[in-house]
Amino acid sequence: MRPDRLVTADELAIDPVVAAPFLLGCELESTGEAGTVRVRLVEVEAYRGKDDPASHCYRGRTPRNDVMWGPAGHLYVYFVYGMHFCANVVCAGDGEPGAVLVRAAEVVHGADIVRARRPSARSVTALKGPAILTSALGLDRAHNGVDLLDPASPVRLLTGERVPPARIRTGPRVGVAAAMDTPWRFWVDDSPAVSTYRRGGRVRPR
DNA sequence: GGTTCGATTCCG
DNA sequence: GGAATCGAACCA
Repeated sequence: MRPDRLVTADELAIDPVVAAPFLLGCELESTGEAGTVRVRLVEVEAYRGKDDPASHCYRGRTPRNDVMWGPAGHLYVYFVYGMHFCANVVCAGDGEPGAVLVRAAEVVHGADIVRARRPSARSVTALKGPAILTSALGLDRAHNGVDLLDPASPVRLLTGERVPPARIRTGPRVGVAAAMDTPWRFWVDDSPAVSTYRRGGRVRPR
């Protein structure tokens, strides 16, 4: 039987690099007007704080990244490329901000809702990409800061079936130019939903 | 106040 | 390979 329970704050109040592999296999459940969609995370990326040039928090606290400095277990949603939203699970360690970007997932429940939200999508079950994930779950800026560990929240984080460590792969983060040497992307090796890797652009000189 | 470019996706 | 499309961050 599935260990279906909410993730606890203790499990996320740690270094995002440690929390990231833990989140593989966990499930996000989003309830909106259309109903409830539930997905199993199969690809994530860790972002730290001032020691991570790729992190939104690298240059300090701003209104945009504020949620990343708050309590673990909240949802950090940001708008990018003028049209997409990406979602992160906030983590914390050593008084530094941190979060784990959810990059890809498999739909566990609510495929009909996902199809309605993404009519022209190739697959209704494989959500390969962070913005595809948020659109399937119906997440946008209104969900920024939501507590994922509260059963009454519109979006919740549950422990799913554990992923055996042997099936977890790591590599550099997608689309990130800085910190190419840190393998902080984690994915489930045998999942068909894992996104395709793209290198980041050139590192911009300061 | 103006400019740059992104933790992306989809189409050609 | 390139467009779409907005705003946060950065520089003047």
